[in-house]
Amino acid sequence: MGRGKIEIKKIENRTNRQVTYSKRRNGIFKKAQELHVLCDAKISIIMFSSTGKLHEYTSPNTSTKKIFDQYQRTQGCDLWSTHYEHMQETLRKMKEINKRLRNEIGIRIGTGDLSNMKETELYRIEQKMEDSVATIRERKYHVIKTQTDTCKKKVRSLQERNGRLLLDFDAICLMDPRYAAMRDDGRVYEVDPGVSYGNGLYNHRFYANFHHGDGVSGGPDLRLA
Amino acid sequence: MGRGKIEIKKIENRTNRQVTYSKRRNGIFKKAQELHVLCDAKISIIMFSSTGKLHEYTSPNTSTKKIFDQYQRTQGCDLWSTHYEHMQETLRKMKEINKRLRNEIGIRIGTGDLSNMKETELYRIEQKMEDSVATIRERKYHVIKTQTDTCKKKVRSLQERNGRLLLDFDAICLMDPRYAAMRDDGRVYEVDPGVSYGNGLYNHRFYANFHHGDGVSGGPDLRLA
DNA sequence: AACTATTTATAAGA
DNA sequence: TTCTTATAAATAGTT
Repeated sequence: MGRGKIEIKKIENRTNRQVTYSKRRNGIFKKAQELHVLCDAKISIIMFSSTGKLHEYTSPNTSTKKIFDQYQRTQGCDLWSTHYEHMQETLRKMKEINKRLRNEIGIRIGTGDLSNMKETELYRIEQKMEDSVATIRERKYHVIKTQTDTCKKKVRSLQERNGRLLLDFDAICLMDPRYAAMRDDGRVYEVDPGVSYGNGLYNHRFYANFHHGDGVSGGPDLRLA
Repeated sequence: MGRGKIEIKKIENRTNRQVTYSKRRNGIFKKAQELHVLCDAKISIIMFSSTGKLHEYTSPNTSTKKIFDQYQRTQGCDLWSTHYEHMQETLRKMKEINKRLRNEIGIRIGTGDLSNMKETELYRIEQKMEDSVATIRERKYHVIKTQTDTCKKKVRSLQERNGRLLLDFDAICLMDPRYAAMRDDGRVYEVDPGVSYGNGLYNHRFYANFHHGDGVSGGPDLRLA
């Protein structure tokens, strides 16, 4: 149909091909529309040109999606079940991982189910937790090191001053024993080791542990605070 | 085209309609195939007759699914996203939760990113961890309580015996002062408080903390061990 | 995009 | 359904 018969094979001339594509595409769409009216058919046509351009026809009162749904129902269903199944598998795995993570946290927080754990397991977990606390402490240590270094220097200088004052006091006592009573009650110039460190950065639980030790000599090791 | 021109409106005669549907359907499929060959187009045609019968054409080297995938990519995607939207939302939330859980664990284990945390946050986390450790300790305590109770009794009886022996020794010393030297070095009958408790159930880290306390008097409180 | 000679599709009949 | 065929419709090549 046309000025001359054409062989049905790829049109090599790009322009020509483009024109033919356009004409015949409209022809098909028109035929589809006629078929829809004449025979009450539901039709969906999707086509991509060689350049990837999309054109579609969908008969009135329906949609590509509806036709596709019906297509799947009519066939053995299954075009997006591949997608669907993969997604469900992913979801299932995700839930499983989630559950395990929650349990891990539960155990560590103490809300988890420890009831059916053996003492050795509890011991192991506690040790791990302690390791973790140690790690966090390590980090915290670096953060507060600068501040504590300053404090330490202050303490040292105060201690030195304290020592000098005590020497002076002893000298005074030698000269005038009336003051010896003040010297002996030990309250006057003694350095309180807690004051200089008590800046709120230390975990008070750490100090709580020390209540069991009766005589703490010197400040606590910061790396364990 | 035909013996007579027809008006494009629904064919009321069922048989006639069926015949026309069949003929024109083949016509469209033939045209589609020609268009595919001539212009290298990818085409998918799905049609349902008024009786619900399915017929389809798909150009060679592709499939209905492939064309549909491409259709969605080309359009703003969305045909089966209606099906998937809920699932994708669930998946997204799940991933988010997962990420948070992992982060929580990471922080607690020490592998997480603590670098951009403020000292106050680190302090808070450490405290939480300590709380958790305390909880776990509490559980462990109950597990080992029975064993330690036995040990405590043993210690008490030993201490009583020790006290009596010391009294006896003092009495001996009063009668025969030659033995006073032995009494003074304090090694002979003194109870070692660590021996009776050292059954391996205590976390050695706990003892490590006590190295800072110079004089530990009495055994450690088990609830903190 | 419009024209038109010609091919192709198909309505009606068998 | 399929074949036939007169005729409508589509379109290739041209402008």
